[in-house]
Formats: sequence, C-alpha cells, structure tokens
Amino acid sequence: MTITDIARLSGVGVSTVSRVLNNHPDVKAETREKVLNIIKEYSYVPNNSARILKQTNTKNVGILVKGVFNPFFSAMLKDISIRVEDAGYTMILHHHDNSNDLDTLIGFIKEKKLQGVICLGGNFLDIKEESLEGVEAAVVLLSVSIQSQKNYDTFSTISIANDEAAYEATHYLIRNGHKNIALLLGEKHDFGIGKLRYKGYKKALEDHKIPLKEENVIYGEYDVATAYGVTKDFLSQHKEVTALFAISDMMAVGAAKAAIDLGFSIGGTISIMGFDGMDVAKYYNPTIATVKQPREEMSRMSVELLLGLMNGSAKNQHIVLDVELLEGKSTRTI
Amino acid sequence: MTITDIARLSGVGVSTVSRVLNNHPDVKAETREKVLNIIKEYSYVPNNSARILKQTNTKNVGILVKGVFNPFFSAMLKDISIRVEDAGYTMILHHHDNSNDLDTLIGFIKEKKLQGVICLGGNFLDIKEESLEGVEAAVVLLSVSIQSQKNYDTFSTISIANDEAAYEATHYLIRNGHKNIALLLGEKHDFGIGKLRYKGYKKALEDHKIPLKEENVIYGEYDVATAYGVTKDFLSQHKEVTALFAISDMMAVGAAKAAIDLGFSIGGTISIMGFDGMDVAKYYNPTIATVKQPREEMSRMSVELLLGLMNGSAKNQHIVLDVELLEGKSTRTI
DNA sequence: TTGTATGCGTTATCAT
DNA sequence: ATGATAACGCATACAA
Repeated sequence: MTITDIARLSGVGVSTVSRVLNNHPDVKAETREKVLNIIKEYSYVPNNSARILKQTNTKNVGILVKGVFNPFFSAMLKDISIRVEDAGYTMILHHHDNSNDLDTLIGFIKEKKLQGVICLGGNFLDIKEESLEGVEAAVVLLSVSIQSQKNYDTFSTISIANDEAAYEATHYLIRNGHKNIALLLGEKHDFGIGKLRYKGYKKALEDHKIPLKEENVIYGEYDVATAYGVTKDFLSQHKEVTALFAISDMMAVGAAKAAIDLGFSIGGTISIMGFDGMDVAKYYNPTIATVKQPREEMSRMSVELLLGLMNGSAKNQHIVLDVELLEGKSTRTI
Repeated sequence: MTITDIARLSGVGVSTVSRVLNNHPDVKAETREKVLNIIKEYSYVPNNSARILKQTNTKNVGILVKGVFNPFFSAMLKDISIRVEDAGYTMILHHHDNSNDLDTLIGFIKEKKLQGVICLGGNFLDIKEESLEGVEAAVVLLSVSIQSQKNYDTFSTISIANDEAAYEATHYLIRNGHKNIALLLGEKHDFGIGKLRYKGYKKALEDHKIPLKEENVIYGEYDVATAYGVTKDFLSQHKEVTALFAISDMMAVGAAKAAIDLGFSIGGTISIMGFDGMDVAKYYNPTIATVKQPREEMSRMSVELLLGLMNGSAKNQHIVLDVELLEGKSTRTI
C-alpha cells in the first residue's frame, strides 16, 4: 500500500495525497475528506524512510544513548525529551552498545538527517577536532568522557569533573575520621568515567598520606546484585574497613544491604557513600549520602545549547558543572 | 557524500561500491581495498533510509516501548535485546508516548519494514482481530493490557493475571491478620493494568467481608517521590492502617521511607508490600515483600514466540504467566 | 485546486 | 569482476 495506491483508490493524483498527508492548505475540503477516508479504510501509513530520504529540512534532533538500562540516564532522558519536544523538534531516540561511539554518532546523524544530537554516555576518547568537521549537525556530548582538555570547536561537551567529585566524596569520609575506605567501582577495564573517579579517590588518599591499598578496590559492574555479592565477600574479610564509597547509587544500595546482612550498622559500624544523587539514595533506609550530579541542569543546558547551536546563536563550548555532596544518615564521624 | 561520489572518487561503478558495502564476495580484493580507503578518507556513511527503502528482506525486529523510563521495562529490554541479537536479527528500539498505541505500532512496522515486533507496555484496549489483518509482521504484546479475552488470531500476548496477582498480594496481607489495608496505585485514570490490580484488591477485601474504604486508595504516579509524599500525608491521618500494598516496587520504597519518617517500623507497626519483583525490593532495608513478575520468562517466551511466528513454526497464542509472592521482612502477622 | 514528472541514495537485475 | 540502469515510496517544482 503506497501513496500511489491511495491516489488511485481516491481518484486523485499522488501530490494531492501527499498534500493531505502533510496538511498543506491548498486542498479542497471535500477532496481531503475523500482521501482521508481511503487512508483510514486501508489503514495506510506513509513510509518514513522514503519521507526522510526525500526531505531536506527535517526538524529532527537525535538522542544517542549508550546503555539505556542505566537508571541515571533514563532519568535524564525524560527531562531532555520533554524540552526537545517543547521546542518543536521531533526527538529520535537511538540506543546502542557499539564499541565505536564516534562512528555510531556520525552514522546516526546521516541516516536520520539530524540537525542536532545529544549523546548520553560513551567514551569519545579518540575524538579529534576534525572528526566532526564534515558533519553539519550540532553535537552536544553529555556525561561522556573524552581524553583531551582541548577546546574543540566542532562540538560541545557538558560534564562534571568526575575526578574532583570523587575526591570530594573521599575527602568527606577522610574528614570524618575514616582511613580505611573501600572503593566500589564499576567495570575493571573502564578507561572513561570509572578511571576518573578512581583517580579522585586515589588523590584524596594521597593528599592525606593514607596509603592506597589495591585490595580495597572492588568492582560491582554497576549492578545491585553484583555489588551486593562483592561487598559481602569483601567486608567479611576486611572488618577493618570503616567506610565504602560506591561510584553509583545502585551499587551503594547493594553494598549497604550486604553490610546489613553481615551485621554492620549503616552509619554506625560502617559508613556508605554513593554517587549520582538518585532518588533511591534519598529513600533508602537509612538515607545514603551521595554526590549529586546536577541532572536537571545538565538536561536543561544540553537542550538549550543544542538549540542555540542549531539556530546559530551559540558557539561550541565545554561546560563543567558542579556536583553537590548530599549528606545522609549512612555515614558517621569516627 | 553519496555512493555515487564514492564510486566516482574510487574510479568504479556504484554497484561495486554497493557490493563492498554489503560484503558481497565477487569483488577483487584490490578493488575492495581501494573503495574502502576512499570510504574511510571521506568518512562516508550509507544512508539507511535509502537502504531500507530499497531492501525487501530486512532481518529486522522492532521493540516498541511505551515509557522507557520505567525500570521494570528497562530490565526486560535488556534480556530481550540479547536474545534477539543472538538469533541473528537486528533490533530496532523505538520509544514513544503517543496516545494511540495501535497506530504507532502499525506505523513502526511499515516504516522499518519489520518482520516482527514486541510491544512493551501500552493499552491496546480497542484492538480488534482485524486491526492487524493487513500487517504482515508478527506481533507479540508483552505486559500490555487489552480489553477483551477473545482468542485473537492476528497477534499474540504474554502477560500476567494482574487482577489475580493483586488479589494474591492483598489476600496474603489479610491472611496475616490485616484488615486496614491501604492501596497505592499509579495514575488515577488508568484503565489498563492499574484498573486490574485495583479489581484484585477489591475482590480480596470483598471475599473476606472487609468493607472497601475509598479513602484508603491513594495515587503515587509510579514515582518514588510522589509515593513518599502521598503516603506521608495519608499515614499521618490514618494511623489505623496496618498494611499498605503498592503496585510497584519503586512506590513501595517511597511509601516505606514515608512510614519510617513518621516513626512507623516497617514489618513492625506497618506492613508494606510491593509489586514487580525488582532488585530494589530485595535490597531495601528491610527487604520488601513483593509480587514477582516472571521477568526472565516473559522476555524469553516473547522472543521465542516471535521467532516462531516469523518462521511459521508457531501460531498466535495468548499466554498468561504465574506470578510469585516473595515474602520479605516488611510484613508481619498481627 | 490538482496532476505530472523528477530525484532523493540505495540495492538488485541484467549486461558486459 | 564490474558497470549501467531500473525500481523502492515519497515530496515538490512546475504545469495545467
């Protein structure tokens, strides 16, 4: 069933059908009605690929998400999608788990003829100034990790200082008298955000002359159940540890439960700190201290910047936002 | 930059470039190399719309998600995507929030030329046998709510008996001596799953001659923070309530925290029961009793059924799976 | 107000 | 092994 079929069945030309489809004004009401009826009767749906192929000026912006299953991203997605649609753009959400984030991004832009893209997550470690030179779309990288600190001019970034944030969290625990602080990371071979947070943890220890013990670093794969398991194993053998810093709130929850099940008291015999500022930290029992990423602000700024880039009123820039340490009942001073 | 440009730059014809792109065997290694270099040099990416437009036999299955921000769906998505890709199909994820789920589904199938679709969520209340008659793709509705109990032959469904599951949860609380049981629903005007769970709650009360009090039904919009707020308001005025049944685990968490902040003891002065069987219920402190939906099984069956429907080895069917009541420390007998 | 004809970028058929 | 060319379904410039 194509536009030609509908045209034939309605006894009109294809362009008339096309006009009806696209709400063009210059179609007689009667004709429009007739065509609409045929469309409904045969439940015809235009082929969007053909449409995109033909169209030049699509008001489309894309959101490219790496790992949609991450609850922190899911939450940001919501904010972003609302704002994008408010601005009159159609949002095209694309999830992927490819290794090459950059190629995926470029392919996405070309395939969908996008005017702009916000990337949520991913490691653009080898991105270069010229990587996006031929790309006419505005690109905002949000919460991604890139290697260099150069002021690239072909794309924008919005992020937090992951190393400093982790430093702050660790420092908070140290200030409260903790010296034996375990670190619960995600994946072992993460050269992006995980590495930066590790760096911050390490520096905080160094600055306070606390020796770093490699065995105090464990990996929970950003998963509650895994975090629970490794923490339980770890704590049962390392009773001397008085605090644990998890680099995601979901892992902090798993760790907290593990500690509880081992007889620790959260905020008593062990202090737990999370990362992200998710609702679950706030509503856990007890409330888990966490490093809150400015999620709403990141979402808002990313859309505003993208819109600005698209209409030419903004230039590419690299924004680093502040985090906020939220205290909870899960830590104590010793 | 199109395939024609690449052909010109490489000094070959478009068909040769197309062959290289699609890994056809009959291209001289040397030629392939040459073309590949040009492609890389100009960072050319094929236009997928044109591709889809042209292709007939795309091995594509779609996943149509309504409300990707729901953590229960996110978890299922993960299982499904792995299985679909294992089967050699490309998975196309599409999220939407349109009111007409059926139209969105049909549009999605036609646009992407899909061989099959799994729908996650949505209310297909007015779906009819003939709604999908002209659609050649296999359709499996997963965790959706449809009005009729007819054995439709043009699509399949996999679901749980939401009313019975809610009945079971309520009955469990009643059996444990509770008579004043609050119900924490999602949205007020939900005529799908929410309505069914309300029905189960109501019937359980009726069967035990417990009068239904409308003021005991509150709405948390499937959101932790909202659930926290309404529960706090509610419990501070209804100290006589001894149990609360939330129809999602995230809402149960919010409710639990509200109760704690009001001085209740979870599993002591108040019993809390959730729904879904999410990790968060298990790792909450204390562990929250919940009705576990067979998530892995639902995911597995949906993919298996879809594959069967596509290769003709299966017929459309309507499967209702059992739930499992997981006890926790959050309820007690009175 | 409506219809005809052309091209969007690709794949596939048929030659060569 | 490779190239020319005809669709795919649509939007649109231009003609009527």
